[in-house]
Amino acid sequence: MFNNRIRIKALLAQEPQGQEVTVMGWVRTFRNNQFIALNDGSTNNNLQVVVELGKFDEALLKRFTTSASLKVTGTVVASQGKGQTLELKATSIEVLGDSDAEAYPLQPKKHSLEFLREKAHLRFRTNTFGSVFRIRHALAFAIHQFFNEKGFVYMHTPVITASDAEGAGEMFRVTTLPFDNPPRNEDNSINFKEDFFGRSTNLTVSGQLEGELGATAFGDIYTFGPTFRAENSNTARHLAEFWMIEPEMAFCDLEDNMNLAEEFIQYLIRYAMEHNREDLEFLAQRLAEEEKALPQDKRSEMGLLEKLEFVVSNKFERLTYTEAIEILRESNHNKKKKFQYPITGWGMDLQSEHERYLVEKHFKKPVILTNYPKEIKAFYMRQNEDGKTVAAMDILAPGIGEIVGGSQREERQDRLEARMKEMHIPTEELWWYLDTRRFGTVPHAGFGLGFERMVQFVTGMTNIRDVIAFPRTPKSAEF
RNA sequence: UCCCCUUUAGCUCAGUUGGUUAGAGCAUCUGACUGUUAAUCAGAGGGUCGUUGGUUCAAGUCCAACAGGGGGAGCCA
Repeated sequence: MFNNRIRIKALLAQEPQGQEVTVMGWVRTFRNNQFIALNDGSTNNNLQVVVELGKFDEALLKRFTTSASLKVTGTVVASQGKGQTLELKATSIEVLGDSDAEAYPLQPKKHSLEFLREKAHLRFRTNTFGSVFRIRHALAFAIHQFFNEKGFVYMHTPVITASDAEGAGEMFRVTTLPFDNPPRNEDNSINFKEDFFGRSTNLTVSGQLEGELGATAFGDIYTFGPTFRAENSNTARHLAEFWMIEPEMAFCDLEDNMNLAEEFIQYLIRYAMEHNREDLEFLAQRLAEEEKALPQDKRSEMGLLEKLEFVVSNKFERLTYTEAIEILRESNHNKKKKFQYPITGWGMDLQSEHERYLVEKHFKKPVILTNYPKEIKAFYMRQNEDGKTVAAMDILAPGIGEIVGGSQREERQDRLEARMKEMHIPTEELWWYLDTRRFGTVPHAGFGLGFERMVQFVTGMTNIRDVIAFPRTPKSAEF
């Protein structure tokens, strides 16, 4: 057996009593021809391996370059140095893989996030990305734990879909037809009957419609999978491929929906605070140092840990779209004409500057906005009795904006079909969706949470490309 | 897709009103030192100044187009 190693995180938690252990990892630095800082990805903390003078061949020492991989066996002793409590006095060191220091792109020094983005295949070996991706893992795990504890069924909705009627965004086409000479109909349009699925297909933009089918059988379901949008979005909070969590609950109204979303977000943050304390502390410090370079008015009022603590211990602010418009209209910010888009009145779509004002200036906490005008929302949202609004809710988070979008669904078949016709949604194509309303329809609701935006919020990373391993954005799909 | 900023050594940057051989710190390499903590000290190598075109006696520096990167907006999660 090759792997008899102990992980460095576990080793660092032990008492040094001269025990013999084997560790494997990558060299971060080699100081003074005597001290190897070894990292194995289990924690940002390195193990100090002591190479006693004269005990090892000079030629071997030359191979302890940055990111060379080592297998080290030795005895665990209390450290004489100041930076660590224990260290490993090496008795044998094997170089598993050499690393040419002149060619290896990551140097033992600070690198910009932009540079590391171009080295996305190696950036996990840095402290920042080590912390970010360990937290990403923890959050993914916590999502399943949360819903499992609540009795939800994890549902795998299809990645390839035939419906293009959801209206959530531009889609990526999936086809096996030859693009230089596709089969044509008589009117010269492309004949998708000859395509692989016998029809036009796309990558999914949302699992919601299928999720509703699950909810109206299991009661409560959630999806957690990749989602694709072919929008030409070039921002720090959009990806062409991202992961989304979409719970869908039968026997549930808008308020139940909001309660679940709020509890869910707080659960995830609390989970990371309990299980990833070290990584969060590292990222908090990184963020604090980064903000020192910013002018006073651009710095956050709270540190990362303070912010997370605040969000888990305070209720989210809930208000209706109508109330939000009133607050914005009466704000000094609006009266002094400081909004690029002035508040023209009820019915307008809120711009991100308006959302940011509500969240970051007015309430200074996450905000749940409800009951938007039906004109600016999707066809499946439940129409309110006022005839003007729908039972929608968006959760806005400081720093990243919309993190959750959800609604109570329109369960009344006549109302739903009428709305679909108004919005030119083809009812024939969605016959299977409408069947849920024909056969035992129930009040139900759900929401979508952008996983990467959640990871951004917890880690404090300002660019979404730094919280997914291999970001897919317009004109960019390296690796 | 639109607006703004940016591109000089492996990385982060400086480079004056256009003017001789384009600099620094870190990294790398060589040597010294040996309980170091981003070790330290000494020395060395390393550049098609994003690309193309233009203005000029002369362009890293001025102008244009294109490309890459960043910030903001729209679309949204």
